[in-house]
Amino acid sequence: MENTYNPVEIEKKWQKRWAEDNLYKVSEHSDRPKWYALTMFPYTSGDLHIGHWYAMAPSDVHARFKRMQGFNVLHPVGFDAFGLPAENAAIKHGIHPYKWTMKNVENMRKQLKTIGAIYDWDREIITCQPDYYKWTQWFFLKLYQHGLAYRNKAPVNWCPKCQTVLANEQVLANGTCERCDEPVIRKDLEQWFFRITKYADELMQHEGLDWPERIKTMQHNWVGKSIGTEISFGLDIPDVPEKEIRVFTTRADTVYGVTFMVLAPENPLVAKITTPDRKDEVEEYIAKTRRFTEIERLSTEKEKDGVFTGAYVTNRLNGDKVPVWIADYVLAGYGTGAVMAVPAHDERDFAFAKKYHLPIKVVISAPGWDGKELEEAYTAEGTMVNSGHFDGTPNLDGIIKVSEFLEEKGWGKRTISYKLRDWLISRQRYWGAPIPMIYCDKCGIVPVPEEDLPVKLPEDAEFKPTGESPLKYCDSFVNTTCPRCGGKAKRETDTMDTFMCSSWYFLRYTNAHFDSGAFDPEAVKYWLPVDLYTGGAEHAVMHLFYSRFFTKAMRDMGLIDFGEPFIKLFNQGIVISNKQKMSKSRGNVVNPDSYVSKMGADTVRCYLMFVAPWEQGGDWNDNGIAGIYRWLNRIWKLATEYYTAYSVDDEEYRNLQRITHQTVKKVTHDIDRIRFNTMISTLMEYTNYLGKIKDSGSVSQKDWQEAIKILLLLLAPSAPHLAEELWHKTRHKYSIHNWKWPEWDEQLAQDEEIPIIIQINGKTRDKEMVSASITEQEAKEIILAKPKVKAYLEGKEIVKIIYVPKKLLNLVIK
RNA sequence: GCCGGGGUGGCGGAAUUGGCAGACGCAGCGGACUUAAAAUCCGCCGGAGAAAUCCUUGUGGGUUCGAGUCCCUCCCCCGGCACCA
Repeated sequence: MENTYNPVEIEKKWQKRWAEDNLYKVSEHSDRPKWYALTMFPYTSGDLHIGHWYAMAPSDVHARFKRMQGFNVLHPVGFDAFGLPAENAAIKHGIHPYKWTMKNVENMRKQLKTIGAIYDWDREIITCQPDYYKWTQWFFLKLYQHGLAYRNKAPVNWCPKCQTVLANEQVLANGTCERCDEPVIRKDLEQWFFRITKYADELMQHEGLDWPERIKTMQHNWVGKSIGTEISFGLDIPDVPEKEIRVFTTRADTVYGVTFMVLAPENPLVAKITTPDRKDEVEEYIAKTRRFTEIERLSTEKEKDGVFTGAYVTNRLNGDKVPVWIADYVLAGYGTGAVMAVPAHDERDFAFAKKYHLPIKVVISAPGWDGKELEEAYTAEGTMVNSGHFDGTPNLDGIIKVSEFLEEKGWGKRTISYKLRDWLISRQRYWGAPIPMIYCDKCGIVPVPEEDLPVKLPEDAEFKPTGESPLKYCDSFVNTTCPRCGGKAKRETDTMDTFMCSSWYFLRYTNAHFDSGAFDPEAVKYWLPVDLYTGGAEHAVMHLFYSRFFTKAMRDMGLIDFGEPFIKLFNQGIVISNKQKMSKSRGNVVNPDSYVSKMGADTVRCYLMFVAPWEQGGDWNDNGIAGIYRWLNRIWKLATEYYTAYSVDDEEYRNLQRITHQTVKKVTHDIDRIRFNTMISTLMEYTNYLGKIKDSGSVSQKDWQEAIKILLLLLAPSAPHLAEELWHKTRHKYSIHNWKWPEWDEQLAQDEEIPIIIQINGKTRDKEMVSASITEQEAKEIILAKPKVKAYLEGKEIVKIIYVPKKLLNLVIK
């Protein structure tokens, strides 16, 4: 029989055996410490591509490592199964979204199994199944009951021809609908929101979380907290009931420099205050604004423009009457939807004032300012001038003093503003969890009683090519009875944002079949929070934000006793090919299945880890993966070929022992620190070293076998099938994956001899092997006696000697 | 524009955080085996130089006995945010 590594055969064999033996079945009843290792679950796109492998294989390695280290590890998998592509497939190919999705699940599940991960398939979840989305709906009701869900009007991208809402990514760059090329407009619709802003301050805090700095920064910026002052400007127009316009500013110190005011075009006051002669121009501007998407509107490329409303407000501090303009750069949703403009000290206001010939009044004096007109806005620190009794105050103090003064007078108050907006969860789609609400003419908005959940998606909905929401036109779904009065009523036809499903899935894994609640409180108490969460950085603000919000809301409802779902977060990079992102049009898409069927999953796993640091992502290279395959073949030979101890040598034994302990230490540290690429290269070095031992036969049979055993154990998380097969072939007891991770002895890992670098004036000139226990005095004596060193010292004077123990000796000479 | 991360051989990347730059792998070159090729194994492999030696971590400066690593200037690449009042 030929002795060759046949990965395809052995992988199939062991995967079958592990499944039959329930080797990776997870239980809460364990005396080991728990470890919850979660990977972001995949969307059911239909195919498990290399990006999925890159997310899942290395995280499985880490989870396996933890398992061997004695942890009770939960490393589950499931499917994010609601979403637009399924509905598009329904429209295009006439296949029902459920069928389409479940077919994809089946295919992806089969592909996932080829990875050889420790997934416990009894815990699989699929978010589009009624036993899952029932609880997604239940969470909606909970949030509603606790005042965290509300209904409000919000502007959306609307295609008049398709009669539907479009997501931002469905609007083409030229502002038209991707389906029919009709120009998209902004339209106000009644929508459901979650009050995520209630947790704004807490969401900015990441204390106790081991998260990448950039993700924390992104979340911080997303909340966008700014501390400022709300200032009232007097409004006096006959027949307008409002007698003030309030603005938010962080620069209360510049209030004396206000020369105009700008309202958002959507501000409801605009219609009321516009003078008749300005009406046409103002309305035209508002209409123009609506044609722009938010992205275009907020582009800094776009020149700032606006129109005068004809109205004036009074600056109460100095009695100035200033004109009120509207401009699309002022956002209705931020602050009060109105800003005071101080052109002298704000670049944007400066440009606007220049364009429309509005006055520019300096109120903060730069050191040495000579009273001349400004060439550009002065935004740095200075002293207040032209500011009544505040003149001479340093402007930073002025912010506080002016605010205090305004508060005393009742003309304003200090306040905090956030960029973060409430989470809009309504989607005018079929393929999502229906929002469990009923509209009754008599009783108004009535939540579906918990016992009536789930509100199931109707199977007979029609998918029209126009893209209209199928639920809206499905009479059997829409028409219902009011749970309160029993009269005729209509169901909410919007479904929930799919981010809802992923905001709590990590709880469901702990007991996926629990049917008396969304999650099993006991199991959640045992497993949560997640110890290590890995996935792509693209979810930095959306998914991770929403999950944290859910967790905090649940905590405040008393459902759970922790406020953060994920203790450690790690973002892997992206696999590219030929220095470019993979895409069908470029024809550079790497299909993992074809490599698995040639070289095996173990090779693909190891290659993905070796190619680059995980957080960085790597460039797929066919030659590179061949190198890994060669390496695994070398291991195969090393472990299966006959070893002969020709010339046993004590010193070589000590070397082997030391190198083995050093290898165990390095590999353990590298997996712990998630440095898989150097972990693999350490194993390669060890393999190379063992190859030399095998050639020389310089250690005993027993010591050789011990070294191979350690190699296999260290390899087990990375190449689980190969390690299991070789474990079996070297006559060890099944299964290697239940074996304990090797430990190292710090003493035995110590080098006996170490090189001392010899430098002359900081330049490396030589090195000397010395005993590791050498003293400074001994080292100096040995090194200064070296002829080569003596030659350098010829005719020179030693000014200084720097000795770094066990590292280097630097002679500074003159 | 602002925030974050980077820039090291022909390529992917190492460098215990201030102490031998280039581990490991790929590609390349030379050799062994073979009738031959593939596979496998061995050796070489940043640049200049005959050699001693010198140069080399995007650029320019600085700190230090010593800098890929720390500080400042500038250039470039990637990711995020983008008129936030």
